[in-house]
Amino acid sequence: MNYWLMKTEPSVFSIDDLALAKRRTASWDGVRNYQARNFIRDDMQPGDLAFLYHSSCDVPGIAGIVKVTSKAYPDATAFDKRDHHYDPASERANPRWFAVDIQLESKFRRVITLQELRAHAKDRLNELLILRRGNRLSITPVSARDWRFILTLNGADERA
DNA sequence: GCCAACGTTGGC
DNA sequence: GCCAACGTTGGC
Repeated sequence: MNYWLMKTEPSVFSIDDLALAKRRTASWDGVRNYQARNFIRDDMQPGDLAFLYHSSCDVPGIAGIVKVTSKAYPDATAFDKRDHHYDPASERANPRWFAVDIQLESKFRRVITLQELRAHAKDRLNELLILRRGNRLSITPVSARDWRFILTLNGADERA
């Protein structure tokens, strides 16, 4: 069982969108970065938990927790010519891109802001990849230690 | 909108 | 394999 952090732009897909989705479940597709693809394809397992991080918005930060509920499967958006994520190089017989299903586990009562995470970057969260300079990966692993510490921040682990 | 820090592409 | 050009990400 692994911990992750998954980024999304709330203007495109937010934690509230996930809350309103059928069975509070969505396909995490559209990933077009090989490192992130490898995490999905090779390392993610059903039951893994991930922080859902809102980026490119007014208050960037962690909005809640999602659970991985499927194994990796070929990303169908790569096969769809009309889809923004269409990739002609990905063939059905040999898919290049993969997706997993995620289900909303909990929405935090407030966003744990990037600013707040940064305040702990030098001590408690010195392993957290999202705080590393230049990191743009949309999916990053989180250590169990960092996971637990983030949950203690201002009681943000209370379920909404 | 700016810009730093990537990743990708393609000519050579 | 090098590397310049270009595209993307994402905080500010």
